[in-house]
Amino acid sequence: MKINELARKLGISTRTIRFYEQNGLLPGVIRENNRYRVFNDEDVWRLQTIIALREAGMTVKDIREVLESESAHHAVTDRERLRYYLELQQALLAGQWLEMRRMAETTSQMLELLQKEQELPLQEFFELAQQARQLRELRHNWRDHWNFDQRAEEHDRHVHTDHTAYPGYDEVLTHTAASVRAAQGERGLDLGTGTGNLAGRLLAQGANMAGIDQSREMLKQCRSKFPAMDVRMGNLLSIPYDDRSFDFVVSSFAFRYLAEQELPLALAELQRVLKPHGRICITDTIPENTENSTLARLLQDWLEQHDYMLQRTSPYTGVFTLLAVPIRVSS
DNA sequence: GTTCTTACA
DNA sequence: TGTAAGCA
Repeated sequence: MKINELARKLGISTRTIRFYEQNGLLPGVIRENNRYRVFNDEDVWRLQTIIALREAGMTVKDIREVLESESAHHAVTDRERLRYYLELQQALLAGQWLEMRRMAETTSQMLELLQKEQELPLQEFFELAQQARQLRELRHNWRDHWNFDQRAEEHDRHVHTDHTAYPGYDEVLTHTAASVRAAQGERGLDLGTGTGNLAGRLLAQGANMAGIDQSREMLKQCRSKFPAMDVRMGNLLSIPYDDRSFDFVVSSFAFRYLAEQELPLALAELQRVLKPHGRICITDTIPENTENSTLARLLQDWLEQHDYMLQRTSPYTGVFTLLAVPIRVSS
């Protein structure tokens, strides 16, 4: 098949096909004597894959990486690799989606200012822009954390042996799940679910569980342990779920990794995916030393300021569980 | 007439 | 990625 016919069939331009070839997405295209390209079924298949991934918003560079490693491996790993890249893409888009939304909001705020101020509110514009920029930076910088965890296979052993990082692990999780009191069919989200140990307990209570984690290996382990769970790649600053999706959100041993400036953003994200009267249950360590204890306090303050009623318990030495239930405001 | 490469937008 | 030029 020559290039024109192929382009017509796939609904793309010949230029695009040549461009893909030039960028290494179509290796080994055969030439006729007159130097015309001839495409075989394999090429067609690859091109269809490329078009699909482009439609998902993947860059040509990313697609090349997906496809390159593909031919070298077997069918199972191909599937996994594809899945991994698509999940990465999903997480990326979740962040961009939030960014777009924030831009729309900023625009509205600027219009409002313009409406009600006498003079041009240039100073206010500038301040708005500064805030927006900081948010973007925070989200953006997170990307560097991705893929850091190659030790997921040992994770479940690790939580039982490292008593400093995970004091009283099983008891703590059981206590957390008990505090939540999931009702049959409720929809819950576990932030930083790891291998799903907390989510699994809530699953057992009859809840419909979803979870996010940054580590692909964790996701893999979690899926094999709890096939019923909906697990996605993501982080606390851009959660890849729709607004008001969950009756409750839980998290264990995850918030401690947040920097102080990140906490408000993470909580705003949490609140976004939570239903209006949803509850929150966060379990974590409180190191007595300065840094993270302020994090715990900030967490509590934020929740109180946002009309949650708090119940704080300590299921184990050095661990706290915060159950936050919204105070119903009659309107 | 079709495709190719190269250059520019 | 579109468009155009100059070739084979």
